[in-house]
Amino acid sequence: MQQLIDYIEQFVRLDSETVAKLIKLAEKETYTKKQHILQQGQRCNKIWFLTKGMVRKYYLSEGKEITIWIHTGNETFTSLQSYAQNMPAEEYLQACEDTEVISITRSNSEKLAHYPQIAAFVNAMMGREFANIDRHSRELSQRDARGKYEYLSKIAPEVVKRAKLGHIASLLGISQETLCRIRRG
Amino acid sequence: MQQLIDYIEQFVRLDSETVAKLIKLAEKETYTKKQHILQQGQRCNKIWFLTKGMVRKYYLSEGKEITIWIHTGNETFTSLQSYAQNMPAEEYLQACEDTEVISITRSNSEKLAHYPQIAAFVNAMMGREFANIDRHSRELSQRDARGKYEYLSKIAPEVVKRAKLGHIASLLGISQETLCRIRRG
DNA sequence: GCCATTTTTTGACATAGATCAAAGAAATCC
DNA sequence: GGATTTCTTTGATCTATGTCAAAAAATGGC
Repeated sequence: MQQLIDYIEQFVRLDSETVAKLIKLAEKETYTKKQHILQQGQRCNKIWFLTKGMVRKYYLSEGKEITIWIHTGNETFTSLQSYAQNMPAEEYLQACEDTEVISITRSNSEKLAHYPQIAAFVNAMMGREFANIDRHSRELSQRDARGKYEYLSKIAPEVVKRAKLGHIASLLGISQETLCRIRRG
Repeated sequence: MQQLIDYIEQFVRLDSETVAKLIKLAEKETYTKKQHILQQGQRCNKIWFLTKGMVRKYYLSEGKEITIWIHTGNETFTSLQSYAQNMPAEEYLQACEDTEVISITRSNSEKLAHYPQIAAFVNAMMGREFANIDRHSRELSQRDARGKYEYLSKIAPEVVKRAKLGHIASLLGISQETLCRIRRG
């Protein structure tokens, strides 16, 4: 839980009352390797914060898994489309290792939003996430296979270190054979 | 101005007081073809709503213009990174035709945010935009050249009709020769 | 510890799409 | 309205990367 508080305090200072409320409304969850945190078709009504392990976001396209992103630590994640617009999720969230997260439901999140520090944090965090997705998709769409891999290595070294080759290749939009050859040198 | 009000009312109902305030704090701007609305390096402190014309968002990479998106009507746009985090913009915003927009400065936007309908609108709109960017970058990264073009034709037919071939090709991340050949059939 | 399954590596081959160059069209400018 | 610049089209290569197939390595189950 301290990890989440530290993360939030990167953005805003928290007073003890707000911290107490947060602890009350957040829940710890654990998942084993390969377990799904969210399945396609479910309505996603939580935001998670990853404290340990690794989580992969992917969807199915013509039967094949397309990896969208891999989270490795101290990050929030959710199916934004589903959470924000209360629609069935298009993607899966799956633990790639034994994983621990802190979850906050939408209704608890709404309660917390009355605390101005939390509201400010959510705005700042969302703004940053938005900008990140924007930049990453831009960078990954412009570079060749090696450039994509180098970019990912720079911004997400843990992913490159811990995730499976096939998942990384899919995330980069290249074949795993090509990624293997890039790594060979 | 009515166009902006109609747009907002897709998301929330507005009462007459809120409308009056909005009209007071929003400004009309016009740009001629090729004129820049925002230059790289500037701090972007406005959100715009496009009422007429066409606006291209692009950045420079090794001296070459990379088109990020092209707006054709009844859409909001800004340099989100710059606006939200008060940083120098990485991208340019340029009118591709004679263009009319409605602008709202950050400070006026903050005043308007006290009106709950406006705050709700901004949240809903941001959520939708976020989900759109997310989906588009996913779709465009997975398809081959023809598939990318067909996807763009479906979601943004006006762009495909009115924008220059080279700009469309750049937006899709393909060469203009390839796009030309795709169009030929 | 051994067998089954999954993942990674390697090689051979095919091809979509990039690049280069030059001609043809269209837009823009006094 | 002719000249100049910009944009689009076409053709001829060239290359990065995908696909297929099969071996090697790693992982997991019991």
